[in-house]
Amino acid sequence: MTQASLHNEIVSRIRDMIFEGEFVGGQRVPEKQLCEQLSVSRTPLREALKVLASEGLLILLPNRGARIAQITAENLDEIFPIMGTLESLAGEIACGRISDDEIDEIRALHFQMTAHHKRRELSKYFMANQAIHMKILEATNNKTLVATYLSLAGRIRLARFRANFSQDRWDQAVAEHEEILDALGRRDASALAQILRTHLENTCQTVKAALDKEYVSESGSVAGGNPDREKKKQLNPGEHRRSPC
Amino acid sequence: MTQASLHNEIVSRIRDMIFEGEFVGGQRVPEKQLCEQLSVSRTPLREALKVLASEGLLILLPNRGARIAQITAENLDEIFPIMGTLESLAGEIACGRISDDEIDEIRALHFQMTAHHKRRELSKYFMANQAIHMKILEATNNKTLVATYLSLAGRIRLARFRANFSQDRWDQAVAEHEEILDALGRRDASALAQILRTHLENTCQTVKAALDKEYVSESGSVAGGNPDREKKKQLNPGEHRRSPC
DNA sequence: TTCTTGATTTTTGCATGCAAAAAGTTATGA
DNA sequence: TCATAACTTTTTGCATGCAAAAATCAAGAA
Repeated sequence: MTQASLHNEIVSRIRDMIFEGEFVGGQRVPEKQLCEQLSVSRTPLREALKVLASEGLLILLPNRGARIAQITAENLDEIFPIMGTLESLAGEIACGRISDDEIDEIRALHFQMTAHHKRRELSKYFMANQAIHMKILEATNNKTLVATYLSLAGRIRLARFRANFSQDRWDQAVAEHEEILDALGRRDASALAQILRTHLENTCQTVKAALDKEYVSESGSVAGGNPDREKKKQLNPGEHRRSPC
Repeated sequence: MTQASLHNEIVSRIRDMIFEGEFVGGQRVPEKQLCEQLSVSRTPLREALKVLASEGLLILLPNRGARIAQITAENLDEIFPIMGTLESLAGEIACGRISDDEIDEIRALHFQMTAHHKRRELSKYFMANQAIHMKILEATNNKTLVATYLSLAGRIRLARFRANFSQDRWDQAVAEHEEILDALGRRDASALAQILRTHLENTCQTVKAALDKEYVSESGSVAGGNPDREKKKQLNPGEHRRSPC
C-alpha cells in the first residue's frame, strides 16, 4: 500500500503528525524545522508539502511557507454536509450489494461499540464507531467514494477527535447507530441513507459546540481571530483531551 | 486567484493540457519532455506532478514516472454517482439561499442553452450547460463542495467532453434542464435534488456508452487492455471530436 | 513610547548535479 | 528464432547551492 519513496513516506509522517495534534491550527511550519525533525532534505519535503496542501491539511502561501490548516466552524459547516451526503450515498449503494457476512462484521463492531458506551470507554468507542462507518463505505466497493470521504474527514479529524460531548448526545448517537444497524439489516436503502445523513448532521452540531467552547475557554475570545498572532497560548502540541465523537 | 509561483503555474498549464486532450490516457509523461515543453527545470515540475497526482489526473509510479490517468467505465461508475449526490446536495442547499437575481441568471443561461440546442450548436450548448451547473453549486456558498465537485469533474472531463450523444438523449437532457429550472424557480429542494441526481445518472449512461464505442472503434477491442502497449494507435493528442454532454 | 526606515538574517523558490533505478540495446548461445 | 545476459543510455529521486523574497532586528524621528 505505502509507496517506498521518501516523499510518500514524508507525506504519511506529516499527515500522522497533524492527526496526532502535534501542531496547532494556523501555526507556521518552516521547511527547515520539518527537515531537521524528519531528517530529510528540502526537495522531498517540499514535494510532500504540496501534496498535503492539496489534501487540505496545509495552507501554502507563495513565498511565505506552509501553515497548518485551521478548523473553523465555517469549515465544519462546509464539510459535514458533504460527508453526510457521501455517507448517505454509501449507505444506499451498500444496501444493494453488502453480503450477510459483512453485515455480521458490522453488527459485531456495533455490539462492541455499545459495550464501550456502557463502560464509558470513550477512546475505544470512537475506534469502533469509525470502523463501522468505514465498513459501510467500503461495502460500496467505490474507491473514489472512500478516498473523497477520507480526504474530507481528515481535515476535521482533530476537531472531531477532541470534541467532548454530553452523555445525552452520546446516548443519542448510540441510538442512531441502532437505527443504522437496523436499516442495514433490512437492507432498507432509503432509511439507511436518511439516518446516516441525520447522524452526521447531529455529529456536526456536537463538534461545532465543542469547537466554540474550546475557543472561548482557551483564548477568552471567540474564533476568527488573527491566525498570525501565534504567540497567543492555545494548546501545547500533543497536549489535549482525547474523546470520541 | 492564480498563485504567482512557478509550480502553481505549471500545475495549471499541465491541467489545461490534460483537459485539452493533449495526452492520451495511460500515456507516460517523462519529466524531461515536460521540462522542455514548458521551459522549466525539474524541481518545480516535480512539485506540480505531485499535486496533479493527488488531484487524480496523473498516476505516479515510484521510480517509473508519471502516467496520464486513464478514464475507464469503472471510473465513470465510481465518479458520476458521487457527482450526482454532490449536485443533489448543492441543489437542496441552493434552494434555501439562492436569490431571485441568481435564479434569473440561471434562467438566462438556460434559455441561451436551449437556443444552442435548437441550433445544434454543441460546443456552445456545452458551455452554457456547464455554467448552469456551476451556478447552482456556487449558490451554496460552500467552497469545499465546489472544490470537491470540480476535482471529480476534472477526472472525467475529457470523456464527457468527447462523448457524442444521440439527438434523443440531447432532447432528454434539455427536458431535464427544464425540470431543474422549474424546481429551482419554485425553490423545491427535494424536487431539485431528485432531478439533478437523475440528470447525472443519465449523463453517466451516455458518457459510458460513448466511451465503450470509442474504445471499440479505435482499437478493435474493449477497454481494459494493457496500458503499456502505447505504440497502439488510439487518438493523436489534440485530434478528437468535441461535443457536449 | 510608537512609528518609520534601513540593514541583517532567515526562509523560500528554483536550478543543477550526482547516484540509483529502470529502460533500452547489443551480444551470445541454445 | 528466441531467450538470456551484459552493457549502455535514459530517467528518476534526492541533496545542495544560489538568488530573491520575507521576516526580523535596530536605530532614529515624531
